[in-house]
Amino acid sequence: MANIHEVAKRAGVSLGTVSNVLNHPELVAEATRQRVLHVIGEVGFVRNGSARQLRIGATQTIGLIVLDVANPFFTEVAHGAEAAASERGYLVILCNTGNSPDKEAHYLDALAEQRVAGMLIVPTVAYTPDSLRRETPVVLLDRLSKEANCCSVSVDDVAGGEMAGQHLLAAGHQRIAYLHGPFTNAQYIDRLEGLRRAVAQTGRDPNAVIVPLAASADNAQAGGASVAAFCQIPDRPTAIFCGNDYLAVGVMHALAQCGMSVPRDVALIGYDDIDLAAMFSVPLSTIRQPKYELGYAATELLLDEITGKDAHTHRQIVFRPELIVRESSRTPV
Amino acid sequence: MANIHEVAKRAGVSLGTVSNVLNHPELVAEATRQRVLHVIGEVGFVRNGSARQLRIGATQTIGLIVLDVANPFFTEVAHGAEAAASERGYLVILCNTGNSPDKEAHYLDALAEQRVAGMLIVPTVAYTPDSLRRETPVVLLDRLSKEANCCSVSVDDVAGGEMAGQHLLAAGHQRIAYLHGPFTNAQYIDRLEGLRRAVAQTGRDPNAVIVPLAASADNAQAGGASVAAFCQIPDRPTAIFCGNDYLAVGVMHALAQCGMSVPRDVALIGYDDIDLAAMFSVPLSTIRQPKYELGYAATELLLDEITGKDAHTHRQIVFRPELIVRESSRTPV
DNA sequence: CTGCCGATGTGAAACGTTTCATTCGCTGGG
DNA sequence: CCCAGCGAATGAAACGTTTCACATCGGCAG
Repeated sequence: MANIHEVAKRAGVSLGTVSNVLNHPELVAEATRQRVLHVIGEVGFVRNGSARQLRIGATQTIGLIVLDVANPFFTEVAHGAEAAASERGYLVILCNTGNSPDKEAHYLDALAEQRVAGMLIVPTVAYTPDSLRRETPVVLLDRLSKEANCCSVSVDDVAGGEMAGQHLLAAGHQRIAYLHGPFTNAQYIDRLEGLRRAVAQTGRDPNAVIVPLAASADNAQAGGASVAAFCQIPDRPTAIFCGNDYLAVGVMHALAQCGMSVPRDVALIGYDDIDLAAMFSVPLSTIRQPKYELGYAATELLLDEITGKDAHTHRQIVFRPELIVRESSRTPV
Repeated sequence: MANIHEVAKRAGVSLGTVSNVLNHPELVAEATRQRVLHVIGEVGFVRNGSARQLRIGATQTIGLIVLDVANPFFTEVAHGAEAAASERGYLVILCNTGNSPDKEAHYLDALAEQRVAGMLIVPTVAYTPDSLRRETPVVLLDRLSKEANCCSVSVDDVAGGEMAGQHLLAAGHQRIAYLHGPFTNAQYIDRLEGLRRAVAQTGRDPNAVIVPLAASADNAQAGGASVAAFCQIPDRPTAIFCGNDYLAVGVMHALAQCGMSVPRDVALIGYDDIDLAAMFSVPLSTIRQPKYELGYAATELLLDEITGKDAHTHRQIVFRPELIVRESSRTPV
């Protein structure tokens, strides 16, 4: 493949001129510019990114580390991140940890070696910001940076849990089951905390009102499987708050199979607002998270830090979730 | 950040030795190796990928160009691709074209400049394999390479359409609506072709049996919107074959709102088998595509081509879809 | 004692850019 | 007629690796 020397030779100009045509066209006379451009097209010259990056000392690439690419939540996040990066001419390296700290560590190393301009990280349990001694700018995604030693973009999960709780309590439910995925995801803990607050606000004892129910994983199958446990709770709750929509979908399906009707027998509310949530026969109430915006905002923050090194101060963006009431939790008439 | 010179100096060895510790440890004496390794840890040396790639003349990175990251189908493909790449130590650059040929062209250029080792491409309409004059190995994803001038991994959409058609015809449906997204996606054309074949096999005239119905986009909303048109078809079909599950979900929802029951009034079958398809109140029949496998196989093919340049012959892997019959298309009892 | 070998280590060259201090060639003002 | 000044082009140096031809050294066979 042709390099810049070849182009220079064929166009009868020097190295520097070709480089200027590429990077500072205003410095080179129109005629020369055209000639060089023509030769470039002719020999199919494509600038070598590695050489450029080596010389420049920086890349136009950011890393995105997520827990599960197949999960619609992260998918939307990735979508937003890719869009924001693309608008500014950056490429995104996609890294999927599947919640494994080992893979996370591996990717952290690989990205550092690639000299990515920055990283967007949805951290696993193991991730400690001490990894931040690395000089690469990092934005924490979907996780609040408590130490504020880096930017972060997250959604207020406590507020979301509280909204869901207030909604159900207002409808008159006396006991509420909280179905959550593994507590290694801080999100599930925060949402429960919000729920507890909502209960406390009514002057009741959260421990008496809330029945926690753990699913083995955070997918629809596990959600469905936990309905059996739900049915056996003495003094069965009349409402279920599911820690995410996937769980809720499984629950709804399993409830129907048990002959229980939503919302007549059990009210149901999910979390996330995946785009199919509205499409169920009994449309699912849920707490909406701004997924795309999460990824988009995080990337903008990251790129600001990357480009404006000087005057950058770390910011914590916390989105407010939104209560979406649909059929599944409407008080039966 | 420390470089290899710094490490060499501190460890009291030469450049080459440090490099050997990194790349050919067997060539350096144990004691020296340990000393160098120790210094590396001490100064936090991280090898500069750009310099390495420049010297080597190759990267450990592949590009993945898809039409829509937010679509669960591509998401699964990306998941498979990332997994296969990661297993072999490659990183994946995620590129989302949103079906825009311009963005596609842009990414093709950007990836070429990055000197990716290879590309996985789900092409837009505009993509012509002439772009393949580029020397980078390419594997076509979800699209058969007719000219066979590169590898490809796809699913037999004609067969899938045929399966869906045979299934509906066997249930006794005399007229079938085919709801498809934009025909710029070759998939929709192939699936229709399969459906026509299935009809022809029964000795009937495809044009008399099949009523094509175009949705404005391939998402649930557009699917729902087209139900109005469906209802106005004279001599209304008793079955709908949706070109993908998203459309089907919208259709199912809209039908319910019109007071029509699935499958009693209308039988419904989708395409893709997104993982929520089984979870609807009326579980959706569909044609399953091996999505993860698609991405995984494509990446393996690509990496084989990348690493085994010599003895590589282009292969066309065509997966066979699978008919999944659930409630939505069962003959009412 | 000599010569040779293998194991180990060395450092210059090369990869393809970008940058920047210089040089070149003109023009117009004095 | 000279020279300051300007637009345009030049090309050497530097970025941080890997490679490879070569040097060094101790030991061992002859």
